[in-house]
Amino acid sequence: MSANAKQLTIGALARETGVGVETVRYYQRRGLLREPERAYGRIRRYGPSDVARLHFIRTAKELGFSLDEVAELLRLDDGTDCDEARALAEKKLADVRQKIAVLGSIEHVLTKLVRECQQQEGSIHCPLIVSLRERSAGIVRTQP
Amino acid sequence: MSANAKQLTIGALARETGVGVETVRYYQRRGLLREPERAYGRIRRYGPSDVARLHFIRTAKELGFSLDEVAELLRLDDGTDCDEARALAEKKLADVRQKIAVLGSIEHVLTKLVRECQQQEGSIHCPLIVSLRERSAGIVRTQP
DNA sequence: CATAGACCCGTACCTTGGTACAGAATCAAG
DNA sequence: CTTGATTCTGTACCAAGGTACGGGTCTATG
Repeated sequence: MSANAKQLTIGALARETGVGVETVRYYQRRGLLREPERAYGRIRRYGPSDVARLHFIRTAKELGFSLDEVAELLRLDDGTDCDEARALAEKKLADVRQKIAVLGSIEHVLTKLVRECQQQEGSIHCPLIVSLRERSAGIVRTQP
Repeated sequence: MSANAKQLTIGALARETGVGVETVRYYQRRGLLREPERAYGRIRRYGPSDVARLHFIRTAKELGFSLDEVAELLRLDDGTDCDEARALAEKKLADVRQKIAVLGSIEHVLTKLVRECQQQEGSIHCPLIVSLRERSAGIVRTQP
């Protein structure tokens, strides 16, 4: 492995980062990845910085950022815009906490329903379905 | 309020259950709601059972069931298929717990990132962006 | 140098969960 | 009976995030 080592093809890049080839091209169309120079021919060659950028995209997506938000983060990446990036992350953190809260009450309700279902073997009315039929199952409602 | 009381129009049904008129019709196309008999003319009239069914759909959706899964649940609704319904709910419960776990580590990472960002005022590299650039930010990876 | 496999580009299509609109019919109120 | 609000049917469209395909080129390998 020399210093200016691997120049990956799109397929190798995709394998390395666990996304599809078409997805890589899609990200290029979306402006999330640069169009790499084509060193030795008409085929795109990718370097370690592209691998890193794709990992960045994957990770940010897992953090719940949309592709547009990822693009925003990437735009902040050139400068010292730590403040802006932090604001974005804080907004996202609030989102994540809200999601956790909602999922927590969902979990609670589902657990209760499953437990009731287990106890009531052979009954005529399934408590799960009866419960769902009621107005609200006790979930934190969020206005859309 | 008499026994065979309100026969709602689609608009009233939609208002009662907090969904759009178009959404009600969409659910009919999807087979989630029956096409009601049209008692007094060419206009659909809905009864309390339709209201209940729409509430069921809304609630199940909030529990994280997709419309296809809701349809499944509704198909189980005629019989004593409590076991099958419970299995569905258990599967969904596992999903929800997985999501909570992932979001929990996401929250952890984001919290850490925001904290670091705050401390490091005026630095050249934003720790948030640097962290995201790394292979994984410590998130529970799930295979797709 | 032949050839299989990877890559290129452009475009079309997919899923999920709806939303929008046009133009006609119907209903409720005055 | 007229008017305005709903409802009707059918079709088209939206966002997000890709996935698939056809037909042509390139490149690596024996």
